[in-house]
Amino acid sequence: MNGLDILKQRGFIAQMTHEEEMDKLFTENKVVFYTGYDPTADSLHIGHYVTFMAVSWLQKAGHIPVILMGGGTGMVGDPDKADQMRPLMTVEEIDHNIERFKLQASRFIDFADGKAIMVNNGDWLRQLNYTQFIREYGVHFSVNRMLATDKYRTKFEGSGLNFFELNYVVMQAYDFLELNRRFGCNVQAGGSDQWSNIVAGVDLIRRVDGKDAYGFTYNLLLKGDGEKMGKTTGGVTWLDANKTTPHDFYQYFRNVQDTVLRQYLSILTFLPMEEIEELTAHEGAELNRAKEVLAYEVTKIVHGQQIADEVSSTRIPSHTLPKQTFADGINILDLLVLTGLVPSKAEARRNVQQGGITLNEEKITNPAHMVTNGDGLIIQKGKKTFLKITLE
RNA sequence: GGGAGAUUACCCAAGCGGCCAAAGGGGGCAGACUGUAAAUCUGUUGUCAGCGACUUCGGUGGUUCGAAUCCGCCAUCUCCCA
Repeated sequence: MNGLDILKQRGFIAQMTHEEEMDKLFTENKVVFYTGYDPTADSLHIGHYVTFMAVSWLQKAGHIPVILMGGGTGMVGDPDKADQMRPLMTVEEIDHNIERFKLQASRFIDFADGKAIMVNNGDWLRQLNYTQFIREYGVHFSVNRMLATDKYRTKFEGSGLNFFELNYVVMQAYDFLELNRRFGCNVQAGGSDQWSNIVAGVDLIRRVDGKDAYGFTYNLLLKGDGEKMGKTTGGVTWLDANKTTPHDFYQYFRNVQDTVLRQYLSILTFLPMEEIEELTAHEGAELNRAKEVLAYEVTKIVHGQQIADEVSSTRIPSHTLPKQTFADGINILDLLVLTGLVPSKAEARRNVQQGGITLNEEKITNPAHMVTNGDGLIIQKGKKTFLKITLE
């Protein structure tokens, strides 16, 4: 099996530009391929993680990944939101986010001995000469075709599309050309929303340099209802421990819906497919075992084995408070806010009144309740959120 | 360049001088049921010292006993004409 076959088997791949040629390419060659990351936040999230897993599989198969940081494309922003323009980030923000990304990426991908390459497209995009660029490359882009793509059409027909945004695809296509020239990179991979950008790059390389280039896209992780997962609905699951604690991270995967379990296991873990089949062969409550495995494996990859062991062995994370907090007793509402279990006292009051708060397994419904002994106290909010207080 | 319209809480979206902390939906949180699942039903969803107070309806300055609702200016966006 070549690297590409592994990705196919595990369900990573959504679309491919030239399936037969790519099969041949990955079987016979050491392929240089790339995936780009726009620095839109200061941490990577689960969506990025999927691409890193794919990169990792291909790297293990002997191919060379190029990790492209979007220091240049981030200046423009992919117009993926149909209704509004993405707020522009300052150069400082972009560069700061890139630094954070780099750190996280190096946890998944082996950059030793030239086994992977990291570049920043700001290095070439930010200093392009406008008129020269337009003369050489602008002629190869058909606006008609751009407007035929989903993302541009909805903006064009709806909320409006300006020239600035229209340039995003041009920049990304040029990136591919640049990487092809620099490193002989001839395959681009990206999220399925990147399809049109990838195809544009493949075309550009063929037109300008007359070389073959290919591309494929990754399937997006689904929530149980088939909805796209990630930033849009609910909270984002971040890879940075400061933004999503390892405990929450573990619990997130421990609680996934049955329907996505198989997809998650094959895409988010390195477990052999036979093992995954075995784990998901069960029904009903039996599946909980598979969810534990999923949560443990993913946490191990992202946060390391030691942390995975810690967070998987208890549902109760601890929270340290100074001794004097309880010296004169503390109101239950204040305590809930203090521990960060709820964002405001009003929210705390609601939780108490609705019977959602338990202290050492005793339900508290009086908002005026005073807590005098905090050491070892176990607070439960709702069914799943626990916290153990330790004093210092 | 000229004309018309929009801007509401996490998101979408009603409201068009007092009964508006602001309908409805989504999302979130909690309760019941469950398998730490899904679906369903119920409650809740600005903040603070709980029947009261305070801060919200793009920004700012007015009119009024009283404004999210009227007027002026500014910003951003959309549409139509050139």
